[in-house]
Amino acid sequence: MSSGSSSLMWFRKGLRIHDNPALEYASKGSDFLYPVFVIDPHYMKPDPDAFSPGSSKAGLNRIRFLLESLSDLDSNLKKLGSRLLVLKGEPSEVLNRCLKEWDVKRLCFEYDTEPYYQALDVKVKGYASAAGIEVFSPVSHTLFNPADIIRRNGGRPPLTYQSFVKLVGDPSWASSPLSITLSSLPPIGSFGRCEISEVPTVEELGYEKTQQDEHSPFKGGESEALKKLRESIEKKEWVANFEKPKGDPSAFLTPATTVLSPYLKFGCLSSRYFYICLQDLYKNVKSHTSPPVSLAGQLLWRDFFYTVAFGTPNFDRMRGNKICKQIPWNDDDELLQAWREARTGFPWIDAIMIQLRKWGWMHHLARHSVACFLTRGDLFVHWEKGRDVFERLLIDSDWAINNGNWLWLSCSSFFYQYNRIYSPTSFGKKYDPNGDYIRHFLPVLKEMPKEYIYEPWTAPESIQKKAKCIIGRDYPKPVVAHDSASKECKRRMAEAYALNQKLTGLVSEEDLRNLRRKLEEDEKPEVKNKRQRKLIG
DNA sequence: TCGCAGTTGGTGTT
DNA sequence: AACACCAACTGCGA
Repeated sequence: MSSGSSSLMWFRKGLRIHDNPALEYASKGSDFLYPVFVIDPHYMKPDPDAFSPGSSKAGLNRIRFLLESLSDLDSNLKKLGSRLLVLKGEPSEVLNRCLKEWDVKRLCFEYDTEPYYQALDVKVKGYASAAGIEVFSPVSHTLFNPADIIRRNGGRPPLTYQSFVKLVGDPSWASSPLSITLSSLPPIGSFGRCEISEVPTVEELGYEKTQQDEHSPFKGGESEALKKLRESIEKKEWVANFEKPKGDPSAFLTPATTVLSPYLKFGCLSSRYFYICLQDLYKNVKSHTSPPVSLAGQLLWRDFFYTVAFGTPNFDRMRGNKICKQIPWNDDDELLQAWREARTGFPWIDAIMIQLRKWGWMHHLARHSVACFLTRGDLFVHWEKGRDVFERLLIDSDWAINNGNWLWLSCSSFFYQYNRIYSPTSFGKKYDPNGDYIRHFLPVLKEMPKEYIYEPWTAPESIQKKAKCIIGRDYPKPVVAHDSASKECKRRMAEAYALNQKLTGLVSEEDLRNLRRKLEEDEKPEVKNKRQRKLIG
């Protein structure tokens, strides 16, 4: 036990030194400071049954990104005369033990709106206050405090971006400078009986070196985040003229966006600091784009989804989710797996799914393409299934934003124009007529002439032979015929919307079953056959 | 009740 | 590149 007063800084997200009010408060007026990260085996230990290398919750790319972020945090803490203390176990148990053992007087951690942390934090705060420990848990992950916004909107979250923007105005902290640097931190006290370790490597967590052939080109950590931020901000014209929907989803050597999302997800980069940098830049240019399409607009989108997610019970499900249209999605594991394993037979779709697996990141519009294809566009598979795959494989997967976007793309909420379907062939062609993106991520199609690379099943046999890629043998035939599949999807969406309107959203399991049967009966036999033959040309 | 707006569709024309 | 047209949804505010 240490003499003198001790504070414990509990890192979860917010893996940074800059703009970290919890860390700043923890370091003030304390004789000892314990900076802690708890590795929860449920999140980190290898799961051999998962469909990709990684734990039961996270793909290896994100685990690696997290470990890199922790190492960087450790070295940044060391520059301030401290270090990161890594502990293992169920977080609330580990924390309770540390609080006792180190006689902690003050516990600090960034507030988190996700259901997982909401539940965990209730436990931890309960213990701390019973023991008379001061708890400081500021909101610093987002620009605004979602709870404030919801309160100011009469207890309900705003459900459109425009109404959100109108409501929030400028962030309250923007007029006073953020605390970007710390000069030093109090020393660490004695560990007592608590078992402390260094930041582990992926191998130390039990992962084989050979488990992944190509891994994400994006390296975790605050230092990398700030470097990337500076590189983006230096391109003044590019930032000022940024229009999200105009980006090129097929650009991979130089992505069309900042790729700061994974750093925002783990809090390696403060969204508030990013926002201030953008405002500074905007002040110094002749003209600049505006929300929703501007870069600052992207940060507002992030806050928008955080706010709606926080204020909507069962946000991550269809059932019991008041803002989610009830739609009789298919339960087709075969189609889901084809999508997940990049075997749909649509090169544009499959290349994106390979990039997801290898890089843990792809362009926003590429995500739109594959999400639309899986759900309302072609396969009519439940958005929750696609959400699970993204949640596991994306290095930037963020609970509120990922669920929000799946609700959006599946036309379950926020966006309702289900007639607008991304073509799994022409959408990509428009940006990359030569198919370089496909050639890179699907080398099996490397030699396919550009006339056929988006629809290789239409290539004559002689061309397939010459390209050393026989469709049906070296690369799959398409799992659906897009024309008939998308027509059928539209028909189902129309019926489902009509039912939701008729029952004013109160659609029961039974209503959905009945609709499923009706849709089955009404389906024109020729469409059905074509669809079920799973394929063609 | 009506008209309008909504970050990012597809296709065809100029 | 910019526009019209297609076919047409919802939520919101007047």
